[in-house]
Amino acid sequence: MPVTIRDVARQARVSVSTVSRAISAPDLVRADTRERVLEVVRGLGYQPNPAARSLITGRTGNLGIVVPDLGNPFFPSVLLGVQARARESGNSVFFCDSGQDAVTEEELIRTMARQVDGVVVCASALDDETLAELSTLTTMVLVNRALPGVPSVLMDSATGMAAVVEHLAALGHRHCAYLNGPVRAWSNQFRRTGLREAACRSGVSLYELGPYEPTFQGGARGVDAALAAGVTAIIAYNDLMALGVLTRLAELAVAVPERISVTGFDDILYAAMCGRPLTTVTMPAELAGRAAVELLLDRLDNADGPAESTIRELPTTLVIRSTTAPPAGPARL
Amino acid sequence: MPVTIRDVARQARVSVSTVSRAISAPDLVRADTRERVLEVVRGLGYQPNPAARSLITGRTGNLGIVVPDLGNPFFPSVLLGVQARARESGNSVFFCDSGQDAVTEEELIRTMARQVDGVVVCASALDDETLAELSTLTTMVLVNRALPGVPSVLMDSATGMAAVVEHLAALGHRHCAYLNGPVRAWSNQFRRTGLREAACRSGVSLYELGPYEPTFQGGARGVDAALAAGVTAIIAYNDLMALGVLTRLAELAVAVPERISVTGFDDILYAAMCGRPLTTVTMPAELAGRAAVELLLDRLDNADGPAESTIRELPTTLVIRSTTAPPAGPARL
DNA sequence: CTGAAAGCGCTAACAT
DNA sequence: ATGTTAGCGCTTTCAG
Repeated sequence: MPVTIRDVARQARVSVSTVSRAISAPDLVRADTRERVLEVVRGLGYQPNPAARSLITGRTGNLGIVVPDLGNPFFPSVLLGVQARARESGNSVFFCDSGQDAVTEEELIRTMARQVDGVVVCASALDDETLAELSTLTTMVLVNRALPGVPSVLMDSATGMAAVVEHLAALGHRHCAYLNGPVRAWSNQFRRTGLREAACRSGVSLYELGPYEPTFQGGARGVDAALAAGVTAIIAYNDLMALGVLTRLAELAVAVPERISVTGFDDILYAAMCGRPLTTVTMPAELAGRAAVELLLDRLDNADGPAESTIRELPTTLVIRSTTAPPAGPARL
Repeated sequence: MPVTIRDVARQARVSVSTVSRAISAPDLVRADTRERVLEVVRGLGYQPNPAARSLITGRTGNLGIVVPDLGNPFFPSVLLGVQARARESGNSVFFCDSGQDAVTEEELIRTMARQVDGVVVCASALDDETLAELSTLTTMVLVNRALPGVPSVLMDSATGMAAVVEHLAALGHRHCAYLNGPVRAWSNQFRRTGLREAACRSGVSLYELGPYEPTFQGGARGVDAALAAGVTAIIAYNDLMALGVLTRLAELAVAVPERISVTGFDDILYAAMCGRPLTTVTMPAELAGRAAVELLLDRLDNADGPAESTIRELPTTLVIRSTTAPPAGPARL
């Protein structure tokens, strides 16, 4: 039987409204009264019932985050950032993993919408229309996805990919394969754009393969096609795939980076920890999480504000490690 | 302005209680009335306000999970299991990362306690006393930690560690180092117990080093001490540390497994994905998450039940991969 | 500066 | 089988 505001009021010999004020609007209460009340609050270990509070204020004090795959270390990092910023602002956070499935994702967002003040949707698999509709249900912020009218945090992956291509071109590569991630994913489209333009500019011919699952398995699967295309470098959609590529290449006894170069994207922790540290692009995942919550809180505070489509773009940077080197000889023998 | 139960009642020409029943106790309402109500519910897109419902039922429909480090892939896996089982039972889940800090952990649990029906605490850094006190605040289930009166899900790490030692002993190793994780952690104590007993039985001398942070860095840090001790095998507290060991060893140009064997614990995804796949012990993380929720739901359903200390013990298995081999020669030269 | 009172949206007795 | 009503614990006018 938890202690209620009435218990506090009785023991402090004031009315419940005074207790309420002492807690949520301290300057509306005379200093000594306030002290007396807070004393009792501490003594009894009173904590307001969030449900009751939420019922009247309309705010839950909860935020939600939906990610496609917690198994990809990129997303736990985003979660970390979200939690950090949420806690600073006195919010709790719900999480959901959609398993990269659009139907599940929609369902999860609908369910969350009722219980949170706002939700951060990462790398959504939903089409613009559905997403737009869902965004009317609750305050929404997108990560790695853009949609008119919905604030979003973008990581500049086009530039990151361009850096990859330029790096490869500078090393002398002329024939590169790109292992596509989910084609419908905003991230993939954007990465591909950066890729194509840079390839064009630097005279690199690009072999687009896939789409593949953005996982270790997916990467492994793409290797044979890439090899068949006779490229000297494989550009993976993300690190997980790149790791799969590396493993498959090792099985086939293809030397990296001597015979073939490999690049990833995201810079997950394990990219650096693996036998052969991966050349990849750093994504500020945790920062993105924080930024997303920031945007959410902004929206929440001035709900009446214009529905301007705020976009926070975060920079990415190429990290050159051990999986890229000049090609062994002419691209095609 | 979300639609309320009254809107539904009005439009369906029934009282609010009928609507309430049609939703939460359908068999108390005549079929045709129920249909009419549910029709309107769908039409209006009505969803009950969870706060209002919770205020009266005393149940929030939320569960919480506290983990020490989301950056360790073991925990996202647990989260996945928790979410899956929670969703099946119509619950949502809050998460928190304590950053391996006891003070933060306590604070987080206290905060959560107000908003959830129960909480899963993983690998707690708290002492028994504090934990026992917190367990009175809300229904609690522990993962990888035992405490009288609190149900817990344990992974049989003692046996797992014993298997590691036996494997090493069978290969001919006689001098092994153990890189301790956090000494106060239940997991570490248990792993160490299994280790010692098995070492004793199989005539292996054990050099206990540390404690170290249970991270990549921590593992790297332990290598030099292990080398100085002249061992032929390094047993790390977990995979993250083992990965650190591998990397540091590579820097020092010490061949694995030729000159030294290395083992991890947890079998995180990356253990298998790394250049040299790690010999480790598989922990059923996702299963543990599910089991924890299961226990939580049990407790929630018969709250009056005896406070028996239910323990679900999950098996672990040794996975032999490429980082263990017979020692090169006599242990000490 | 403080108190009284009216609900927030819903469920659960209690009537009918 | 359905309706009426009294709150759950809190915030917030509105008076004083």
